[in-house]
Amino acid sequence: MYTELLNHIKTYVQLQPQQEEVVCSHMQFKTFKKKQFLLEPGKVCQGNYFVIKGCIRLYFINKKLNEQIVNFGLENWWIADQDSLMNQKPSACYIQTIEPSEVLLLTEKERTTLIDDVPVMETYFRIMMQKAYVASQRRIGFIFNMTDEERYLHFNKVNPGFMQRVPQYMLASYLGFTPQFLSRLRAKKV
Amino acid sequence: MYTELLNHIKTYVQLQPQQEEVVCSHMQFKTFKKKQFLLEPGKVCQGNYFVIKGCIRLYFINKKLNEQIVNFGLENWWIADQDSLMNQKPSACYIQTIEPSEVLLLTEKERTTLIDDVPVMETYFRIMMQKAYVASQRRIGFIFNMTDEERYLHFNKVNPGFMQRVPQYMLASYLGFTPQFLSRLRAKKV
DNA sequence: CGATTTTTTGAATCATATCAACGTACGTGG
DNA sequence: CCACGTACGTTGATATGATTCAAAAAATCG
Repeated sequence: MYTELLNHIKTYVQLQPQQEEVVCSHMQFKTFKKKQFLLEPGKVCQGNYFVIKGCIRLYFINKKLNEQIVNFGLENWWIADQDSLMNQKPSACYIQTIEPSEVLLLTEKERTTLIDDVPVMETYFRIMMQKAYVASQRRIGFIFNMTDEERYLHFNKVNPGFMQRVPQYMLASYLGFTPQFLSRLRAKKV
Repeated sequence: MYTELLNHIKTYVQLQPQQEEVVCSHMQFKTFKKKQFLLEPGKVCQGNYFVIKGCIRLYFINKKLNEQIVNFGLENWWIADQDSLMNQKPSACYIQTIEPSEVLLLTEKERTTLIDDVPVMETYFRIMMQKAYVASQRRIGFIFNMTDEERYLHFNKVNPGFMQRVPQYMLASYLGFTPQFLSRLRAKKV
């Protein structure tokens, strides 16, 4: 029984006690060392990863040959390349641990059978997608309507302590500017 | 019976003939003149709008008091302020027609009863959310990894004829730069 | 401890914004 | 159906925020 996952699900939908076991039976528990890859370009994303412990990043290599971070995954978040997953096509992305991590893998196949067994899980996944969509719409709003400095300050306010967990250059990449620029921002503020 | 909507649904999930009527019975057909508002800031978004005919924009007023377009809605797209809808909170956005438009409104209440009546619709909405999420993730990728010029050229390649349908300043807003800059880009290319 | 990774700093450069003024088109009421 | 007013598009000059390149400094890891 994976209580972190079940608690997360139960904040969005109701689950009967006997369904809890069914849900967990579709999951694969996995551990990864620091900097290990859960997905590499060219492969189809295996499924959705629920982070129990640790910190993970989803990124790709852009035209200028720099890493571009798409998303982070922390405790109680799902992370996956939805594009690869939904269309069952080879990914262009890496998913890699930043810290040693424990995750639950729900493969696409298991997700289907899980929904057959526990139909309310379709609602849960719909809500997860909706939340992810709203979050990325907000992120687009931030990108267009804040300077890089404002976006950095806002991110730090909303995610205090995150800076301590990931290297600065990764945060810079996620926020969409250069590590040098982030360094200058920090210098200004001390 | 709204064939445009039913065809759209049936490209993603299976629908029994008798379910088709049920689906349509939850929809409200509405027509709007050019520049009419479907949603204004301070009000909770009524529901999801399926565009049968016309062109609609979702935008908000940013700090610099400019309009910032979040999304467009064209034929066979859904458009809504998901943030307002999901959290039943007052919207910060306008939804406004760009052309005279015909839409189907599915209120949040009706969406719930529709799913009770036709459970497969939950899957359909999950897929819609997933597609919207993937699209906005891709958009973030474009913003970070293309110059404004590249993004404009790419948009025009992927959406030919769109420029003829909306004023230039709206496209500039959606792409995240100024109308002046778009004007200069166009001047260069002739 | 040395090797590698990450962060900092400086100078030059570039892409895009801003402000302001002028052209053009279009739809609306007379 | 024409004229006027408003909305939209263009252009030039200047300003600015962020990048790039290069190199040194600091932190982390085996």
